Amino acid sequence: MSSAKPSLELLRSLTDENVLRALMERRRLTRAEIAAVTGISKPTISDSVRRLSRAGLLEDTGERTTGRGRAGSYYSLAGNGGAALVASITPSGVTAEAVDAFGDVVARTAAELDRNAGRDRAAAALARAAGELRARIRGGLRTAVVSAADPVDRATGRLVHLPDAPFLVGDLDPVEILSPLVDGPVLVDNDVNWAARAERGEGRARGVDDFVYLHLGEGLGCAVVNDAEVRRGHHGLAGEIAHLYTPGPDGTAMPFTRVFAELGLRRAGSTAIDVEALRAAAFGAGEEAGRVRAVLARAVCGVVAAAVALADPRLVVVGGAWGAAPEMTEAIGEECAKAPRGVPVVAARVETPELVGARGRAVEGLRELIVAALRPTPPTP
Amino acid sequence: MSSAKPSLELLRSLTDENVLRALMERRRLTRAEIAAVTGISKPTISDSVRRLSRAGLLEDTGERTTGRGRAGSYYSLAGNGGAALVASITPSGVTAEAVDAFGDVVARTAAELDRNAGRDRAAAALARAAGELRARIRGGLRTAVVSAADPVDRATGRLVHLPDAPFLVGDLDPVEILSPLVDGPVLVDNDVNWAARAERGEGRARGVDDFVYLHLGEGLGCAVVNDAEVRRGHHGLAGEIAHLYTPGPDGTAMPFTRVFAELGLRRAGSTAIDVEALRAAAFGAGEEAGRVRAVLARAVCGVVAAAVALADPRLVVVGGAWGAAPEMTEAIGEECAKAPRGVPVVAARVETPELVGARGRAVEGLRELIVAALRPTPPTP
DNA sequence: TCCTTTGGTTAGGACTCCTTACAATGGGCT
DNA sequence: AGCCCATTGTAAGGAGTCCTAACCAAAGGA
Repeated sequence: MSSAKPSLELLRSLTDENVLRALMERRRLTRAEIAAVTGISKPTISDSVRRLSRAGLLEDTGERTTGRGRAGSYYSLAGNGGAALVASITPSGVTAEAVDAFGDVVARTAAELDRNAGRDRAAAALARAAGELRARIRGGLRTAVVSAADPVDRATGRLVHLPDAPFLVGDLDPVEILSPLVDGPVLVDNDVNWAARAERGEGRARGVDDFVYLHLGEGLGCAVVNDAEVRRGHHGLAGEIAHLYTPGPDGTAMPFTRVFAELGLRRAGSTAIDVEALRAAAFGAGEEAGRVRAVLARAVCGVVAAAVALADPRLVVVGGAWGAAPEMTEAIGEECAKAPRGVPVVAARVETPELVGARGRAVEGLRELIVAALRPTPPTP
Repeated sequence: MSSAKPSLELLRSLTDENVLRALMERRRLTRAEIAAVTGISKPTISDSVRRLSRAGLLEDTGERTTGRGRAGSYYSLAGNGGAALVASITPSGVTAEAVDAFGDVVARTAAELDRNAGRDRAAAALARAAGELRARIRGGLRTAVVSAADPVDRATGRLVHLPDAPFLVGDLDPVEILSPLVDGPVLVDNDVNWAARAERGEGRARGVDDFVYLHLGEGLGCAVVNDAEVRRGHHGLAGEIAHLYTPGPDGTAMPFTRVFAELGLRRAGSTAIDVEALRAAAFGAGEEAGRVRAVLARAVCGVVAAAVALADPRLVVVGGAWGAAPEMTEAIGEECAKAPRGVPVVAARVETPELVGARGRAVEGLRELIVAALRPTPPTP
């Protein structure tokens, strides 16, 4: 399993892969520099660059080095290598970007939606945005990564409605919508999971292999990062914590989401949390606000206790409209410190984390696609 | 990261790796058979076998093929390749085996312990068992995998005592004990995690990538399998569910372990569950037994709800002295089916699952060590 | 102008894998 | 017994990849 069949073709593709990866990291390099960076000899690099240029994957940028010694010519990834689509779908709008293999955002578009516009409007906005970017990008869209503000079925990429949880965007199938506009794979996951990835990459959990990201906003969500990856579970619903049992206002065990119903903090006729009402009820200095805050903190810590028990995180990052507020994070942190197995609680830091996280995955996917084109294909039987 | 530096040496090592892996799978093969199995040409295989034989990794078994055509000579992994130690430590004794790269148990020893013998006796028994096996195995012990009936610190391999949880074996450091007797790495994990691995390999969760294994015996434990691997968490304490909040007998939220205290089902002066008392109280046909059983089922399902929320398993496998009893598994299954996100519950099936699981990992580790010896080593700077 | 420094190529060799052909050898069949 | 043939293993030759060493090319500085 772990060892490919050896062949000279494999060896050559490995050399080419080294060259491409070096240029993904460093944008532009001369052949001598590539040789230095990769540790491969100069003649071999020259061969590889010739091959890749002829194949259209690399191009001579025309620029030349300055300084002592002979001027060398810079090479770079070809400009027609296409881009990856990154899209974020929330009830209030669709944001879409195209990122290239360097990780640069090369195009962007957005469409606002009425909060209650519903599924069809969101679908249309997504299709329009993707179409626009596709037309603007030389080389087209080679893969897509989508963030959606609802749970996502891992097998199909469709948004799913869970009982007792708000269904913000609605029954949408991003894969169906994007497949005609994107050449390669379309990956869909919910915003909380992408946000966790962002916090691991450049936020409060930078480089932490095991942590939990709690999203406390209109919806309640959680991402579990274990061994350096967001773990999605069988259906892709890992982290959907609405039905997790936790202590309610009077101490009885109840599903997490019901705590908010008991406190009257849900929006009318909905299972979504009324964030304004919650802030008003829990964030003041008064005695009553303190009581509500304590009840919320205890309920959240019930969830954290479950996460500690099952996932053993090194820390808990809290995000979301009310969870990341200093008052709340502090209250949660104090309450969690009392638990038999305490765990640090910090507020999330990254802006538009779902976009940052999805973008990171998109760049990875695009690079992988570019490199995969080289690999020897076993003769199809 | 993902692509090694290409060289002819790498190519050769890949060929040798293919040969070794083929012989690990099929025990003995002629050179022609290796060529057929790996898809590599006969002359190349002959070269590789010559190299590996000279290096002492392979040996001509002396046997020959029979049948039509010229008789070929069989080759096999060399007998001095050593073995991996597999050890299981429980309060009632130590079991140790040596397994070779084929996965065969080539030696075994065991020592019974008094239930309250304590740490020092367990340490001595482990050292003695490892020493004995080491002496009996040509090539020695090249790695060790240990199962312990207590939580294990992932970074150090030491057994740790958690609050409100029984500490069955006691403060033991298997790495310290075994390092002098084992040439390579020593890996320690708790029995529940190894049991889950066994259920995935050959039990009720065969081939399932995402599931949860619940151990309900004297202690309470859980293993989380996500994306085909047991996930241990930052400290290695993922699955230590004693403090998970769940509904108690009267409906109040309380730590899982306290449910048993409330029901009077703990052993006197201990946090361990009195399995005999539990069976007596919950497994009869009477009305009272039914009531206790229902309370237990509801508490367990609170834990399952947390696992469903955070890990999204495809199924739950229940093991342990009372959990795997048909009465209990059935009650749990019925209760869990009522939850908003139901999940199938089945009883564990594998015998001595902690040994089976640890053995699987040991064979993998030993094979990896054998193969790793071939790989080109980057020139140390 | 010449020297130094750096980029890139040429030449030759070592090595690995493959295909093709062939030698070796044991069983089955007449 | 002797022939056929299926099968194993080796030999020869060739293609391809990488490397080292040496060399040519060109730009900046003394």
